[in-house]
Amino acid sequence: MSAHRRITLKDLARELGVSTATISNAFNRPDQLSPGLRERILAEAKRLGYRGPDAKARSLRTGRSRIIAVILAESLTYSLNDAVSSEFLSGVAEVLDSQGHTLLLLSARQVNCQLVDSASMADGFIVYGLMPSAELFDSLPLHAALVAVDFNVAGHPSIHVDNEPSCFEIADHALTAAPRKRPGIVNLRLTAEPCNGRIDPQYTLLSAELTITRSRLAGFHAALEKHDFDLERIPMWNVEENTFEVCAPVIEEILDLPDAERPDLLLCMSDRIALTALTLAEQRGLRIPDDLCLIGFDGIAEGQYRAPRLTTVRQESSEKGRLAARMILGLEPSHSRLLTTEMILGETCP
Amino acid sequence: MSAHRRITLKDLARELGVSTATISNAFNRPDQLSPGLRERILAEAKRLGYRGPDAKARSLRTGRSRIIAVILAESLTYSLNDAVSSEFLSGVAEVLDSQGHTLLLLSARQVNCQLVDSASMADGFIVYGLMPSAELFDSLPLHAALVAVDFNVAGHPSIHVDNEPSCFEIADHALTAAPRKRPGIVNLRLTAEPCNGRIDPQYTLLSAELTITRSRLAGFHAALEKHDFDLERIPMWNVEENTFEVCAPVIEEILDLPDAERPDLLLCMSDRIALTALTLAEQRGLRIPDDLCLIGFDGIAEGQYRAPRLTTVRQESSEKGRLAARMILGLEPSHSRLLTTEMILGETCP
DNA sequence: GCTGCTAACTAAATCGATAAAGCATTCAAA
DNA sequence: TTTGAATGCTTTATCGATTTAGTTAGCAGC
Repeated sequence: MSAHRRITLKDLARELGVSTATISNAFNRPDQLSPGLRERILAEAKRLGYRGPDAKARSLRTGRSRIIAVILAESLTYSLNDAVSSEFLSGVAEVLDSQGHTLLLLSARQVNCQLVDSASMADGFIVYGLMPSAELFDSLPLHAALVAVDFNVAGHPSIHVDNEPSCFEIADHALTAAPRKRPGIVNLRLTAEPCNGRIDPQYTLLSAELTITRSRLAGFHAALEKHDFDLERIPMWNVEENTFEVCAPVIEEILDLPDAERPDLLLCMSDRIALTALTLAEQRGLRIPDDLCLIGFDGIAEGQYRAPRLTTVRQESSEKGRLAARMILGLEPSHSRLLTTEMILGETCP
Repeated sequence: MSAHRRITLKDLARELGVSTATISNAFNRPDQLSPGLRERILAEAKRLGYRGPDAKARSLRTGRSRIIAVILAESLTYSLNDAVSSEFLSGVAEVLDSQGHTLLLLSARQVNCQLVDSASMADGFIVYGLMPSAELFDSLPLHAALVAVDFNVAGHPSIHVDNEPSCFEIADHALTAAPRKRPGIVNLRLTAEPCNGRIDPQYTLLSAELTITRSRLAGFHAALEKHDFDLERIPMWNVEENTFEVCAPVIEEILDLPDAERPDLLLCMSDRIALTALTLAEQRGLRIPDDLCLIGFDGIAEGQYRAPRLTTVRQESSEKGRLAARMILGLEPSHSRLLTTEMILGETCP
């Protein structure tokens, strides 16, 4: 009869002849009942196969679920495979774990009602690198605990990396170390509109919607201007997604240019782009950094294991994740932060 | 007064003078009420800032949360950064997404009561590569939907890769193509006990507890025996974790051996191990594959982008994830499966 | 012997929904 | 005109806990 009904607090209470409140206390506040009774309760629970208070019911009653949702701008597939975002996630996970919380992964790409649905179970939201679009936030619980990473959400704290100064610094280094004649820029996605391949330099900074790419580009531009380059004449390319597969054709396009037009310095917005360029340039027999000088951004492990080591800006992605998690859990004052970076001088632009 | 109380179905019902059931239907079963009323309800909901039925309450009532938990053997930090497991996860995520479910990530490492806690909210569990330890399963809801990946759980379906035949095949290829005098094996973790560095060949197969490494080793052994090697004389090393950092010292130890003892063929249980060996061997000026022949396992992207391309066995990690997710959602008959692999002949052992 | 206090429990309200059963209407068919 | 079914809502029980406000008993202090 009670063969496959689940066992509840109530069953335990009835069985032992005590109230449900006492059972609840046995699990949550040991000091509220006598040790002897508590032991009897736990023993009986074990005997009946009761696994402790049901999480769904508890979360309804207490209003808390011990779940923190991370909402990612890109698809989960991309985010889990990308070195930067998975490092970020692992930082988040590390802190949540240690605090007895769990991680719910969501992508803003799944902008259907389902997003709202399960997500609203979470106690807090860490939102990673979204376009500042109102839509999503309408669907989140009002006044929810929320930390924005790599962009801003009005009324909530955010975490940023000082992209602009670090891009300025590394581009300045590249242009100073061994003066280059033909610098080029390879951007990550600048706008909501997808765009892959060469783009007109005129439109770029004006139209850049993403905080992160906008500021990196601004840093590159500042350095180029310092070295008397005409921004309008700097060739520029976009990659829509930070993967080898998507970067490769764009890089090929660049490398296909006649020698006189081909950039001898590529300012890349990510290590993935720079590494793709490195791989493909080497395959063509170009000498790095003599024929082509490369700088990246992120400081991912892959760029530092291989030879030549990538010249890049290291950002602490996992620390960024840890910080976001600590903020959302209230272990850290929740005011906006700016994380610093570190320039890594590898061999692709010594 | 109602300034910061959250709005509920009830409020909406009172405001509109209808029953809560009707409001609930307006959100869940549009066919159960007149279109006109439904519109009025949705409009009022919008006006009051009601974001739809609360997920916590709904999940208690319906018994379902639309959350699927993935329980990983290794730490989340490791799993998110490792190419194989993150590919697996992205496969899972892809299917869950498309079915309106969300992904809760847990590590078996956090074996405290908290695991039980939030996890019990999930509708199903995908358990990835655990040691077959009873402990964990005690804490999961009895008779829960569960799919085991890369190992077995009594009474539940599992997904396996045909490790043994593929390891036999590739090792056989390596030994046949250009006969080698001194093969060596580098294992992933074989037992619950951590162990890094050289190990005694005697103990290995007997003591291997992990399904996955046990079967890979069995494949290697079979091939070596076929080629008349004495298994007891095949040098063997273990790496505790599949990361460059952990592999590197073990590989250095191998490469430090005097020329006459240094293996000229390394059968590695993972691409990460093989790639670490490749990187470090090249740094020492060893010629690949002439001085050292390398085979890996997994077929991760990184091994195929670089030159020389890794000779390896490709397993479809993301397909494995997709399959697990489809099984747990009941989109696929839930009986155990064996996934096939594909041998990739790269240049590290042509 | 009375008061006051603490320790150890219980009763009952509540969290925010869903779902089965029931009650009026309306409309088509007999 | 009667019957039956469909439509559109409402009533009410329930999901499985937590929590506040008691209640009772035991004991110390005066």
